[in-house]
Amino acid sequence: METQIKTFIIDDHPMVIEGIRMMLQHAALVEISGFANDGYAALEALKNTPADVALVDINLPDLDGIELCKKLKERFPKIKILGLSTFKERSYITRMIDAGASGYLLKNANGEELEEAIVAAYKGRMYMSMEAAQTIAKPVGQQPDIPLLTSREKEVLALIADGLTNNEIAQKLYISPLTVDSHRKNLLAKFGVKNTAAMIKYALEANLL
Amino acid sequence: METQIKTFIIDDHPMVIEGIRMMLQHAALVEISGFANDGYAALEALKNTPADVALVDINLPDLDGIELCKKLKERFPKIKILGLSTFKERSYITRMIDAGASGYLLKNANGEELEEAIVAAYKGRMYMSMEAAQTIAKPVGQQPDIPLLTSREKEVLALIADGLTNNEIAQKLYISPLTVDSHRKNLLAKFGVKNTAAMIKYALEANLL
DNA sequence: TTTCTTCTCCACGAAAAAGGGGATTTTTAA
DNA sequence: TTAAAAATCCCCTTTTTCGTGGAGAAGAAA
Repeated sequence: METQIKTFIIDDHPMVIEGIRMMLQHAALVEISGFANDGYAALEALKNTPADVALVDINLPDLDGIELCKKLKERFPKIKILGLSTFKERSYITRMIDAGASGYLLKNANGEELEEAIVAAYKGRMYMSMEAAQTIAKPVGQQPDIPLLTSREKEVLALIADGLTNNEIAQKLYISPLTVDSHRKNLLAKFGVKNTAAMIKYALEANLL
Repeated sequence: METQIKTFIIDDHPMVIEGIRMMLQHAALVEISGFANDGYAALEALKNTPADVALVDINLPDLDGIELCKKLKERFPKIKILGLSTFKERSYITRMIDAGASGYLLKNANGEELEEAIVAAYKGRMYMSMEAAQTIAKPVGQQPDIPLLTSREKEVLALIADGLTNNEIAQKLYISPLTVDSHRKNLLAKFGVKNTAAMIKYALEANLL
């Protein structure tokens, strides 16, 4: 019997872990080498039990998938990473890929798809679940892309979302209200919306807050 | 061998379904009678394969958990319902209970908890996962309660979130801008915030949009 | 060194929202 | 039928945001 692909699962829901375990039970090429319920536990566990592929849930209690992805790649450069999420978190896909992931799976994947993805990642290929691929493939404009915000802009955005006015934000950040106003205007322009309400909705849906 | 509790699973993620199946494999008192990936499929399937308890995911592609809960209770009054969700959707708990659910489980529950919950629900008792219970038990004020909005207010709120001004909303709804302004003020008051930005954030986090 | 980005600040004017009232009709529920 | 609740409309004032435009300083990258 040839060596199986060692796969490590990182998800905070035991149900999902058990589900994956079950689905891969009869997969000839894959074996589960271990699992963890959060990011730091995973980093710790992988020191002792190396893996070929890691399945990383996007929503973890401590680190988010993107951060964990970076850390994993940093400490275990050879590991291949597959992002795992529900259909709601599409905006993460590109960022996950940027962070070094080898692909992306939705949680409504079935066993075959799962195995296929793991094998593809292991062989150095990129795997995208159909839905994820479709989302990415959408021409820009249909799929609103997440604006790249500067750190100052993110800071201002968060305070706006908390209900502070320009004046209050200015006080908090020790800058002029006029500067805050500039940031606000730049934010509106970057988001391509015409008022704060739409911007906050957009930002929350894109997980920027 | 005595009769087992027939349990039906409704979740759009095969991984979760498999996980639950796996966890309950060795449960003496529970058997899985079937499953469905969305609300309407569940309503259809339950006609032929009656169940004692239904595990209902909050986020389904077609109906939300609350709606489905109501419909299930309407058509199959004897069925007991357990809500199922991630820690992010706390705001649903009370509404789910209002809709007739016998309890609430988080997806990070383990096998024993799962079985315990199903048995409790079957026996007509209420089961709350620890975290859910804690959330509910929090004194009002710490746990911000979701304001009860009228249907018109919800309508206006959604349009505000889409970035429309009072005038534009007025045109769309064929009412006076002054009326829209009134609704807006009432909304701000109900949410207990002082501007639109904070309101939209609040509304999105409470799943009201 | 030069260019680009980011952060900072400003002016002017128009539009919109917020704060604080009040009032009438229509629906809904008791 | 009668009292609430919801939806509608109105006034006035102040505050805040939005639109359009410009400009200087610091730092990074080319």
